Amino acid sequence: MNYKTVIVDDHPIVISGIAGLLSDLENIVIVEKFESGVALLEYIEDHKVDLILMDIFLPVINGVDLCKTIKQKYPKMVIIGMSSQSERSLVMQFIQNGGNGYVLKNASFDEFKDCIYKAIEGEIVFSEEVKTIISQPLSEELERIPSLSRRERDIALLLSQGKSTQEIADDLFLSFLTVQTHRRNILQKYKMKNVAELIAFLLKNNLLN
Amino acid sequence: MNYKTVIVDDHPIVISGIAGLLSDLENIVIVEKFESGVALLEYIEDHKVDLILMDIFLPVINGVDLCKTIKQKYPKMVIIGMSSQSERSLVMQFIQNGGNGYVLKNASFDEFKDCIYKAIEGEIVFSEEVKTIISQPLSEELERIPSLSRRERDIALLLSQGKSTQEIADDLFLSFLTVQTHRRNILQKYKMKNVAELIAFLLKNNLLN
DNA sequence: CATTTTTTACCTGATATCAGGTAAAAAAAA
DNA sequence: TTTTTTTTACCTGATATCAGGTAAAAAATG
Repeated sequence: MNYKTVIVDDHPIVISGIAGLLSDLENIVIVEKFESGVALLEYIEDHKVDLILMDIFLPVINGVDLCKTIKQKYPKMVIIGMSSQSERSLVMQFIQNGGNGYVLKNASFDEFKDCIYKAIEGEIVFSEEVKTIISQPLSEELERIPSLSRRERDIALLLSQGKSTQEIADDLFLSFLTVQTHRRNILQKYKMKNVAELIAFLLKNNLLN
Repeated sequence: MNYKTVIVDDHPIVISGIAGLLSDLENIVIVEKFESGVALLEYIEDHKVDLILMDIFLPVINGVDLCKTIKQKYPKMVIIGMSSQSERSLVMQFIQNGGNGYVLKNASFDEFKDCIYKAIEGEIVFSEEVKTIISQPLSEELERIPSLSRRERDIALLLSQGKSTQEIADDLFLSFLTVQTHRRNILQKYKMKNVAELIAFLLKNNLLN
């Protein structure tokens, strides 16, 4: 069986590079190449496509939203995201929006090949470097981030649920003033301007919950 | 080569069940079973372990934190998370904290086997049901959540960066009062009490960025 | 056992948020 | 082109947050 494959990337050079790599693969047939997500969306309306390799950084529609849109209509389409550099949260977002895998553009031919075949078989795949990116904030990044004390985490959690200082005090049987002190300590600890920034920071760094 | 394997679960029945499944697998040798994370942490201090199968819902230390702690010291250890039911954010959190895979306990014997072998080979693996959970907020959940307008998203993004109403107004060349109106509209749209709850909601539902 | 960290608590004042209302351009969708 | 949504803007008052300072138990760590 042949997998009808489409490449989306706003750099023509990259398109031809990937096309070259894929041309050697059995069962993979490149049926079309696009430089924008809009053009892709139009194409899949009336053409059968099995596999999409897409750049994440695209003009107008970004890769994550593009993937989400496509998957809502065509859940069975296999979509692999690509980018040159990458950060953890972006990869996770792509997968949460239906992506079947994520590959860095500097991945070796074998990695590309492996990822594509495994994705077609239903796996969720990552190239080697992506795997390390996903699970490595542990070593460098996270070590210099101070952690919340138990009480601080309790309070931060209630803050993320929209509770006011008074409500938190009531919930935890504390004085209003105590909760106020904790709030300030947490903000100072991470050098945050207000709770909004704090909650965003804590969630992105998995310090909450 | 034999993979020294440890099972952690607070239900003895589950431990024996998994042990039974794994006993048939080649190369997998169960060297120890634990009912708590603390006991596991002590054990790995002075015993070689290659693979850990752990329940996510554990008393005292939860599976996510346990995984994180272990991976900081022993990055090469392969850790697979398990649970009976699961939700998307939990799985993602586990992987972001170094987990090599996530399997639902109702997975078939073949799924378990596949996942374990692939994880040992360096893949990040999910059982079938987990895969659908990861990428399915698209169908039901997300459809009834209203989306932000462009301006609202701009403002929400700046809010998540800790900016005040005045700062946002300056950034976007708008009146203070206009930004105030947008803020209120966003809060009303999602029925949120304040920006803290709003930011948490938007981030969890990938509506920001 | 001594030291450090955490948790508790109070006071004050400036500034910001939130909730209520209204309304008119501008842009997008039907 | 009409209708709807979005974006812009103003007013007021009650309440909440944030930043500054201080300090003493309690718990955890070395």
